[in-house]
Amino acid sequence: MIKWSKPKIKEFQTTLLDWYDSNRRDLPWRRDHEPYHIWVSEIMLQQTQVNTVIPYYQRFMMVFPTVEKLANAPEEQLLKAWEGLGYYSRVRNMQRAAQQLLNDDDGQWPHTKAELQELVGIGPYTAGAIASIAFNQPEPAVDGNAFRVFSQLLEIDADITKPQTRSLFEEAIRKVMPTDRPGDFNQAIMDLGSSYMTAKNSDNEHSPVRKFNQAYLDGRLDEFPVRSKRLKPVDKQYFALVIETPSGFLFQQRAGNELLAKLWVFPLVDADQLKADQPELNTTTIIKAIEDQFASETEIQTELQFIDIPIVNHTFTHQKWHVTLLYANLQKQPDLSHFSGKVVPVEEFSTLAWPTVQKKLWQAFKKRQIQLF
DNA sequence: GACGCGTGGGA
DNA sequence: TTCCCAAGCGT
Repeated sequence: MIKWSKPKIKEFQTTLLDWYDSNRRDLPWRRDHEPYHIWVSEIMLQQTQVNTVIPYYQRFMMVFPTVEKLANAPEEQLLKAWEGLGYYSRVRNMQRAAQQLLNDDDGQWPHTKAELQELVGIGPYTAGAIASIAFNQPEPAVDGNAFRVFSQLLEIDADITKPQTRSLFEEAIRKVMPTDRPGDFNQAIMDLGSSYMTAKNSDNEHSPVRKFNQAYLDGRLDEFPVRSKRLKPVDKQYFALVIETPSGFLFQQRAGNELLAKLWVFPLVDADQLKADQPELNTTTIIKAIEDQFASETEIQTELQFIDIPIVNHTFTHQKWHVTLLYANLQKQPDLSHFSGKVVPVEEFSTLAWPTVQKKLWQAFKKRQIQLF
């Protein structure tokens, strides 16, 4: 697979690391090699851009400065710290891993990639990153950058979305990695992948490793990396029930096994489900059906009204939600003993972890309130 | 091995 | 708007 000579490999290492030494980005998690710092940053950086992560990382370290603080934090505080970052299971897994570390390993970090990968939430990439950066182990850390950079340098045409392709890249990278500075090497590849060798608008003409880049030399950059197309998000229709009572608005917590697990949203009614169960429903009878369904689940009687604002759209990786707002203002405090959620006054909204779609729903509702004046 | 899991940015 | 992408992992 690798046809590079030993001198060429050595020259590549020197070129890359010299460039890195004078051009490395000054990032908050690069101030030291504390495994806790590396770990938190790597989890946050999964499928998330550096500029997005920086403020989250800084806040997180203020609130959870140690593994112990993280392990013992209440879940709502965890989710609040992660609010807006997405892929919320990451932070819940991180707390489980912190507890694993304290209970099973007496708080001592394992140094090997294999042992690191036993911690929940740490996969082959993150284990390689921690092992190489924090513990100086000569392990590849193959993320999207490494896939892009090495697929171009070596013209590797394996589909990077296939799980089996990872080992192919790891073997190639092991052969060009220096044993003395593996952490810097891996980070240099990432900096390269976010500067000269980006996915879009790349600038390979000025790349420090352009003469090692076979795809560039062959004019075949657009052919690498090879990846199969992802599926289109599935359309889903919902009604969001904005129910105002004398003591606040009704909220429900998402179940632990579903999208947006453990986050707080307005009560949602699955419109597709409703249509499937009662195909005779039309626009004038649907509100009554929703009122009935809500009453049967919560014993709360409501008189809902459509809100005359556009439907709120929100796209996730694999679902596209189309949400219609319905509003009810209950003058009398309802019996909440059969309601699974809770009532929250506006002043306390900031204590709840909201997903972005809930922020959009609230904004849309507020905008409508203003229009009434 | 395929799928579920968020969000924001850029073309 | 729509599409693709960005420091992936668990099941």
